[in-house]
Amino acid sequence: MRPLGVRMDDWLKDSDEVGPSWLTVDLAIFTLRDDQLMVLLIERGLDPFNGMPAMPGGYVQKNETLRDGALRELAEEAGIDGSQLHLEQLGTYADPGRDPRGRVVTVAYLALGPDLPTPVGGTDAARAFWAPAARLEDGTLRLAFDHQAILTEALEEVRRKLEYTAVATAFCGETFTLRDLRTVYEVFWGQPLDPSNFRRKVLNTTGFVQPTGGQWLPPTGRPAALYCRGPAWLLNPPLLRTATSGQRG
Amino acid sequence: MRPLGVRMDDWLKDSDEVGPSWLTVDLAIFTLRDDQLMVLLIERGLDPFNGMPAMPGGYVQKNETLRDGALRELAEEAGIDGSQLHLEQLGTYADPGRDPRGRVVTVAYLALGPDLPTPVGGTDAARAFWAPAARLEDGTLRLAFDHQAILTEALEEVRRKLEYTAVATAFCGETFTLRDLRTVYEVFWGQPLDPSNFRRKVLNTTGFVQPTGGQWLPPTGRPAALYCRGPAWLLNPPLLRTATSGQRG
DNA sequence: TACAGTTATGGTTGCTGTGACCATAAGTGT
DNA sequence: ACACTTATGGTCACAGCAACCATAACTGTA
Repeated sequence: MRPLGVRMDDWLKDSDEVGPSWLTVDLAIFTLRDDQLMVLLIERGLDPFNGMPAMPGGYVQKNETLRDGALRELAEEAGIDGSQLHLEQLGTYADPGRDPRGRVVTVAYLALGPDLPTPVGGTDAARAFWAPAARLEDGTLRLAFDHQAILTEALEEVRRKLEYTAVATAFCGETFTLRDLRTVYEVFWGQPLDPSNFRRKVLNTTGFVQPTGGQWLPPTGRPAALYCRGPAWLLNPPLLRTATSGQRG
Repeated sequence: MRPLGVRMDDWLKDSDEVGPSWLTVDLAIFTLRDDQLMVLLIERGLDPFNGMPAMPGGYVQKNETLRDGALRELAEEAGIDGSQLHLEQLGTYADPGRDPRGRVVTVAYLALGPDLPTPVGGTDAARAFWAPAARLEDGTLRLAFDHQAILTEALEEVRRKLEYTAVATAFCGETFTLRDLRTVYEVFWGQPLDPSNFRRKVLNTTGFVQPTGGQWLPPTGRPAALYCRGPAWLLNPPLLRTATSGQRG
């Protein structure tokens, strides 16, 4: 390691091994629409990768934290107020060859929310649209840069966290029924879950959800109690997916 | 977001909202010594934070991936060949105020290994030394920059992953006894575990460990079978820590 | 009102995995 | 031969889970 204490400009004169880099945030934005997991993409309007779909994102400004940058891009490119969303740092991608323009370091952020509005095309993106997340993994989607790999890792991360954290509540609104929460797991796991067993497990996990006292009247059927997120983030016991996970039929 | 397609130097002339940043990697290196969790620190020999302990790390060079940079720093500052170690990206810290010299983006890497050698002081660090990780959390240690927060998060990450992943094997050698593996959990959880029950759980977790056929003769007692890491990274079922976790009175 | 349809909620049962504990195996040194 | 130590194996009671059954509470329709 070179001396950390040396002044930055002296250091740069002294060697060409280290150079400046540009810092961006890219967003993996997932939501549920029509019981399907969707990812927000933009169509690039400029080279490189002109015309190709990509993750929304952009440069981090001076005097801005990564989180603030992610929130700003979320607002600018998708018109979404991220302060209500689950926002989480995923990982950083900095391979020298990942951007043809030079060393561009991107920090990937995960943003999750309940059924989000249809995005309006931003100033930079030709258009913005929701794509089924399944297309990330079946190879029918080609993305700019290394965005395909980033989004695939993001998806795996969410899937893992569903079992051990309360991240599923991020896909529900402020209040939700257990049915809503169950749907999240069913979509991710691709199999129906037993309503009764699901209920027992969720309510036995301390701090996962809290009853609000409110009710929701479905178009048909018995009214369902409303819940909101509980104080716990790590689920104990976790909501493990087993081989069969109690599906019926 | 500003147009990604604009040439970088044009862009910089065009606005002062975005500037170059410097990219470093910092390493959270943990090991077990004398049944104690230790973290590798260096003593800074230069301003800022001259004389204060800090995480080892340094600038990422051009044409170097983050992982390669982490491996290089590991070798330069601690004399450790990281190719045998568990190396994992933790998170990226880029708050504008975190480094008094300007926007320095650091990517924190986690490095875990079995009883590692006593480090030799590198060229930049006044000296390098192992410190008990417990001191990170009881506040008796003050570190440069935001390194205290980074290391605390690293420790929590390892603790979480112990239950759901095979990360514990990273603290053992190439081959190890179940006793060795059990010690890892006992150190992290701070409580003794029942050898018999631990054995059953580990062997019932498919792909966690594999018998090598070899034996290890302890100074006293019955010989123990040797195992190596299995193919599984995610533990199924996980090795959950419960309220009592089978400790003996 | 009566009834079917639908969904939420609650309870029962057999099975599996766990913690506590006991027993045995296989080395060491005296 | 014996005590000592540690690894390994087994037993048993209990908790949690999947599967499934039963009931509650709403809708709409005749």
